Amino acid sequence: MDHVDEIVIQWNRERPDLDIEPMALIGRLKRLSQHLSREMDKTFATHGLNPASFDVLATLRRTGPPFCLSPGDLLATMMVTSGTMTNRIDQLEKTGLVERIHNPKDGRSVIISLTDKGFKTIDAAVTAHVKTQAKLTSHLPKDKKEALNLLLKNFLGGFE
Amino acid sequence: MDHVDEIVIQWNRERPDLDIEPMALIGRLKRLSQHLSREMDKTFATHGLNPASFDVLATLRRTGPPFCLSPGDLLATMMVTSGTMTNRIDQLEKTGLVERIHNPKDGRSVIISLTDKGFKTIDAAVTAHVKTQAKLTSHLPKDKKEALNLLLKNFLGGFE
DNA sequence: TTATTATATCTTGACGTCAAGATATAATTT
DNA sequence: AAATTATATCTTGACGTCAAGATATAATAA
Repeated sequence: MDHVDEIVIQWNRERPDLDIEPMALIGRLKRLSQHLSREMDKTFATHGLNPASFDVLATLRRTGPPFCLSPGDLLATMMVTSGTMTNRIDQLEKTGLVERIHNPKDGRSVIISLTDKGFKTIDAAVTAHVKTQAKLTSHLPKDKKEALNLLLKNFLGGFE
Repeated sequence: MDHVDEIVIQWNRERPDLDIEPMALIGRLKRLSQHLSREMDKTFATHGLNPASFDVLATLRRTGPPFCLSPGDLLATMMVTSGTMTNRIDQLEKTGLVERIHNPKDGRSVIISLTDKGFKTIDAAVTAHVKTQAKLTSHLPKDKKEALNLLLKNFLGGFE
């Protein structure tokens, strides 16, 4: 009997005409996502980052050498708008974690490159982040984690 | 081979020391939540609402007659701060969907009450919302929906 | 009674995001 | 070559949220 069960009971009483099964599923998904994000954000903060900056740095880092991507490339992997991306890069450039390198072959485009400082920061942050995520999923036994992961992948497939 | 699989491959190459299984699970959860929210937001918008205002109205509506709750009560069911709640109520009051009723017995507290207009609005919106949610989960066969819901409930239990 | 602590709500200022459109350059068409 | 269309990034203004603290009232303690 969790928070969502309570909501289901209320809707069934007030609007018995509605099938709120999907609402329970989606509600739990969203609420869980919020809980997880809040915990993970704390880890980012201890490394001077927020979820936005972590995302950008991590994307550059996992790409491998030479740790460069265009704003457009970064956009493609994150679910944000171009304006948001510009803002994220501005902040990271201000703190010296990335730099913009102008492409001499194409005046429109730039390359975002991880600095040494950015590399060290994200490597430390991601190590801590993985630890946090392990702790957040430690309640679930291994087989349930696998089952959940598979179902989510299946579900997500319908959108991407 | 979805977006998250790609990320897993990259991290395994760049940081083989890390166990990124939890990252895959949490990443899919978050991404799925985002996709679902964006679709649902469209439904809210066609009724002149955003997710924030829908949440407040729906909470008041499903409580049943007389469709009243204090800001504190509303806070307890949503994962937001008191400042956010004040702002939400301000907007809803401005558009005439709820009204603040001052408690004569306790000068600190107020009661947020659904107006007739608010009632009609949320009843129409929630009907459409349920329809949208049904569509969003229609790809998944019934047994998978149930399995997923159970696993999420189990997972969520660790947080609430 | 007076002082203290608790409760309920609101205020302020900063931040990240978005939608829409601006700017500049490149590629294509005529 | 000139005009058009496409591409890549940035700018602007509005919005919802949060953290921290302010305000006002109520309950409790001294």
